[in-house]
Amino acid sequence: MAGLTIGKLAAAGGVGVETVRFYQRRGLLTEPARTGSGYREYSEADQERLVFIRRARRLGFTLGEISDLLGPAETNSTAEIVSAAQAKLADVERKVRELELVKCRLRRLLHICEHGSGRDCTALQLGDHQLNASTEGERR
Amino acid sequence: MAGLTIGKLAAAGGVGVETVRFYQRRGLLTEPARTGSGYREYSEADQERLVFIRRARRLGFTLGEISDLLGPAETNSTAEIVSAAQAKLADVERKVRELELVKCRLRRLLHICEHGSGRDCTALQLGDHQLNASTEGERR
DNA sequence: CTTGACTCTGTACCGCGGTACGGCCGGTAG
DNA sequence: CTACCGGCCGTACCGCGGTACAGAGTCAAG
Repeated sequence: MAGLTIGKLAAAGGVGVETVRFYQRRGLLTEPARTGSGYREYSEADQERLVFIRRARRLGFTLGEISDLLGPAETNSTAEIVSAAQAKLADVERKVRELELVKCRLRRLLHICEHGSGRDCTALQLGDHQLNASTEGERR
Repeated sequence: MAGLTIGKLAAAGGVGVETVRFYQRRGLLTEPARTGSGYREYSEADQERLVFIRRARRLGFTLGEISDLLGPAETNSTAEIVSAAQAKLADVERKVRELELVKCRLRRLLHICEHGSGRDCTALQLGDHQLNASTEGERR
């Protein structure tokens, strides 16, 4: 066989065979050539595309977003990628800020539990005002 | 009716009635008192609990995590709450670190696209080594 | 030629976090 | 008294991102 079998492609992309077929059904990977007996025959380009998809997934893009990025597949404009990456970056930054807030609240909870008025540390009693009480320093 | 109906509770928590029932099935909200005719009767504490759940959800906690956080509250053990909160804090810190790495990679991608070697920024050509290239400063 | 690994198809299933529906009953305002 | 809104229940369904079969055919090494 000239190209890669699905198994080789999957291994190269670090995914399972089923995932490759799944991506194909989703239109993320284009329908490949077939051998006489019906085996999928993948090219280097297919492999690169799969690697791209996996990398994008690791960066937090959804399959839908990746599809958009790849969809006008041959148009592949730099501007599109830039704006998608910018949006994703803003997304990630927002998530980080939220998690920093969560950290503050968890620390506040721990503070109250550990050397506060011990017995009514039940998490249920902690209202926003209490959980937010010592976050001023980290507010932006 | 003395307490809140499910509809009132849901409105107070900014969720749908179905979501309240769903949380109840999941054990996130305890089985409430019932009126003679079977209507759920919620207390202020239930409302606070729902608000707590929604707050945690918005901050990215899964229902399982919230369950862990809320679960020990029933048994009133400070030690359990402390260790759950500590584990959660470590979790959140790990998530933040992962997201910081993603930020670096996205910024690197943008850098390459915006004023790198111009028009063959198709992202398809970007290997991991390139995406990882400038993350040293933030590695811990 | 046999054996075993691989591939083919389709469909079903998983966990997550809800959302919707249908059919019935309760509460209340006009 | 009659609308009509809200609540009750169980069950089915949704999008996401895969994962797991079953039952068949194919390929290559020994």
